[in-house]
Amino acid sequence: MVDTVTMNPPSGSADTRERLIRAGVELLGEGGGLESLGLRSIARRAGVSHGAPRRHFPTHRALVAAVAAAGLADLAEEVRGPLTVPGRPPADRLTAAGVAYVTFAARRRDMFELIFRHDLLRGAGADLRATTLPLLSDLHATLTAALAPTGGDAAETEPSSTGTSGRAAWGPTIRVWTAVHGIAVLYGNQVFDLLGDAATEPGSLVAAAVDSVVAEHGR
Amino acid sequence: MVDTVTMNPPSGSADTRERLIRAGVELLGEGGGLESLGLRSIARRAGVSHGAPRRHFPTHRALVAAVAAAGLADLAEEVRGPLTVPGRPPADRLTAAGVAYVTFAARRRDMFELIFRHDLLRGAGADLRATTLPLLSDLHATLTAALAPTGGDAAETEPSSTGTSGRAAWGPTIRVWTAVHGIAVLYGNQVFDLLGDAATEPGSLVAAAVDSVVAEHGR
DNA sequence: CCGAGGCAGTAGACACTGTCTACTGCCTCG
DNA sequence: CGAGGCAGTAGACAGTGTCTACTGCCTCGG
Repeated sequence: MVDTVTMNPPSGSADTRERLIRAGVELLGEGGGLESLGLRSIARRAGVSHGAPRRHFPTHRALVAAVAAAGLADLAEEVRGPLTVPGRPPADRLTAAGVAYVTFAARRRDMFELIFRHDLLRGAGADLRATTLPLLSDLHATLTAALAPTGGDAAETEPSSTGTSGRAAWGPTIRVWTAVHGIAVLYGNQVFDLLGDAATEPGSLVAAAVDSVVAEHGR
Repeated sequence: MVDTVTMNPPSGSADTRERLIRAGVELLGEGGGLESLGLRSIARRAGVSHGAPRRHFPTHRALVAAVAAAGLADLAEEVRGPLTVPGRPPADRLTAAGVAYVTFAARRRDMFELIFRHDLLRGAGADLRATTLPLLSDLHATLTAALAPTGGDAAETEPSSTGTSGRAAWGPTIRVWTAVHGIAVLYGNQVFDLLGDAATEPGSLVAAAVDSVVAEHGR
């Protein structure tokens, strides 16, 4: 169906790996649930035979873990945007990033759940650190900026790369992360519905959690 | 429902349903991961043929959902113990209950993850409410007791059954729950390890989260 | 120039899975 | 005592993940 390019036919060469991962992400996004991530399903979606993935991933779980890693990269990117936008006060950036986190969890439920499946996290290892540590570093920097006594953006929030030279206390960072993550999970699962209180908005929850940590540590 | 004669040989009659659920709980507890919850695996463990579960559960997912519901009942029970023990100040009971929640998530990782899989929560419906609403009611009661201006146990924390007549604000309850849940997920997944800071103890995190909510709402 | 070697991809076999469909006992009740 | 219903068994079927040949194609070294 595509006119033959001299060098690369549709079944190019080594981008099959990328196509497989993308196929998995797409299948997960189409609401098929985690059941739709079968090895053969992904292969069919990518337009290759069921034996092809084995050339790039030793096992089915490795492929699924790669899909989860791609989703984690998406999540990190979507959170990092509001977190590092310049010109806004740090507290606002924190809540905006938290809302982005919760929104991701609600919009892409299957992916969010897949990302934090511990059996996949186990084997990820270094890849996970490479994706999350910069994000955590930015979160930490923004949070310390918000905790600065001036309250403004006096200390410019520089990403400062992956170096954790500051060795500052991760406590507030962890508190913010866990609070936002809890909101994301329970809100994404629509658990609040069983309270009959549909008015519980995630934005106010995130803001309350962030403000609480900021107010408590930033005396 | 269990109206049949109580005296039953090992291969009794209608307790096969219970045996299947228990077999699933056991398999999940033996570290086999979610993969070990196959229909045939559970049937073998329960000592019945692979067609037997169909008499009690219309599909494999229904059986897995029943296993998850049993796990949720366990979780609710373990949390309710420290939450409703008399004689201790409400704030202490809250943190103890939170620690029990986090401990459950770390000790029974597979089960904890299974409980909150949204595709299983979807079909649960009323069963879920029946299990969680009393727990939430107790949590709410203990929290309001902790928020009382005296700070003591003047207002005795009576479970007050499922009646949500108070119609009080669920806000603090939700905040505590989400905070503890986030700690449980991230701690259970050993995500804190990638910070290199293994000293992050869940107990202090839970205490900080609970104290924060109590201090903020109980002025 | 050409043959060797490696690699991405295909196709088939194998054990296993979940679901469906007879079919066998056993119990209850009219 | 016979009928009916139900829990449980056993087998068939499509589908799955993994493994093992096997085919093209590309890149080299001589």
